[in-house]
Amino acid sequence: MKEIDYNDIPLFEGIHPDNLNKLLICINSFKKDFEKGETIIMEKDKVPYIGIVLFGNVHLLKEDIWGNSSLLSYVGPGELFGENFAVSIEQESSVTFVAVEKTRVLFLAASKIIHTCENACSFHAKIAENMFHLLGQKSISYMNKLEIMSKESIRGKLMAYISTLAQQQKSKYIKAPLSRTQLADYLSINRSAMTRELGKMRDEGIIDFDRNTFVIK
Amino acid sequence: MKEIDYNDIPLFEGIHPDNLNKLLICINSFKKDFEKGETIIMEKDKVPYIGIVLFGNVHLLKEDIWGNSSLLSYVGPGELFGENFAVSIEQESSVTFVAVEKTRVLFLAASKIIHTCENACSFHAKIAENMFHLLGQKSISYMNKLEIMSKESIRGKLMAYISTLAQQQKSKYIKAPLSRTQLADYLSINRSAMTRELGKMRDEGIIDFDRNTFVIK
DNA sequence: ATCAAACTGTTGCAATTGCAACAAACTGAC
DNA sequence: GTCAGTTTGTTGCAATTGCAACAGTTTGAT
Repeated sequence: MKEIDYNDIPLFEGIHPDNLNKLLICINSFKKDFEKGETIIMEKDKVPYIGIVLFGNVHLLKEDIWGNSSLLSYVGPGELFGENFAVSIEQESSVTFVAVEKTRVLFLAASKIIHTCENACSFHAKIAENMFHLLGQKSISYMNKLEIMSKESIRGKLMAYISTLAQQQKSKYIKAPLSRTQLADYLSINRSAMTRELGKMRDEGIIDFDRNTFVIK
Repeated sequence: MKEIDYNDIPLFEGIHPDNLNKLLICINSFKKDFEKGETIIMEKDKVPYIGIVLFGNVHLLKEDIWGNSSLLSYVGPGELFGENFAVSIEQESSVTFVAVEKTRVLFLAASKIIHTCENACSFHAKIAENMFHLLGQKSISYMNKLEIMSKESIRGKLMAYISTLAQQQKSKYIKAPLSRTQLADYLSINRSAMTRELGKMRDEGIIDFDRNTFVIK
């Protein structure tokens, strides 16, 4: 596996590569690898660090009292995770973060980002600004999932989800980053009912699909 | 209606009242009143300002293509709204903000908060720090609603929602800040089916309720 | 106090969805 | 290549939920 180019990490946008190394030392960064299925952060853990996925994928899971776990969100290369907990007062996670495949994470101390540093380096101000943008964006993406989840029917949820993907990916062919089982879990619907509904939608000519690739007609 | 005390507004926490007036001028703040039912921000509007509710209540609505509107979230006195759009790059709202009663809002220019000001006033750093905390918290609260929405059954959603309220309010008697119709809308469930389920839950002795006040047994 | 409009409770019926069970297909390890 | 374990497709049945219609209640404006 290959790490994402640091210049392609949104949090580091606008920061000159020459300054990046200094910055990474200044904000106490470190890397860590996780195996497939390994837990990165457990619910109730203290989260003083912001995680950036360098390669691999991370799932945010929430387990209820009866052990039913649901897939709240997923994070891919270049994206942040745990940042909302890290910048909050309590810094305590309410979800579990799991590596769904071999994953490398760059951790940054949140306190170094939200408090302007003594040296007042210019790139420090820039990373704080980027952090604001990304926190807003993450909130918006949760609102977007709320919109999907507020659809009454399985069909409504599927259409809303596929439409969201279509907006992100510009292609006619929309590739879902989740397996069928994961997708049903993500949308909180029954897997077999989802398969049934997808079949109906294909019969009616609304969508077409093959494996994890969808086309809206 | 009476405005909330500025010292009780989380965004201003830790800022000395003497500095607050200077700060409010420095960050281009202004107040505006809205009547019951009035739209504060429309979907697709540019949102360069962070809103703080001084009195009243604001609902976040999302309408789909067929005109079905769903209640995503609600905001009361002292709380922020629109901040996630204001701090994002696009600054474009994807939802509609509506005053559900007579409401007064204090607006602050987001750019003045996310960019450290030239004067580098100390309280400016403090408000930026508070803003980070609150953005994280807002994200967490959306995740919490996602958890509620991921429950399969009406009963599951109701229990999860009431449990959340119980954590916020410390009392045995839990007062919902939404009417029945609004609550059904918020949870994306059928109103009559919700009433039916609430009745069943009372019959089974799981909860008791009167109007908008609930008790978990 | 009066009245219209909005909100809430109730109930039968229809439709969707969840569930269970099983077969087929796929994946990864050896 | 083989085989176990996992994922996916299929389908009948049961249960939940949405829908519609209506009656009773509350709210707010005049």
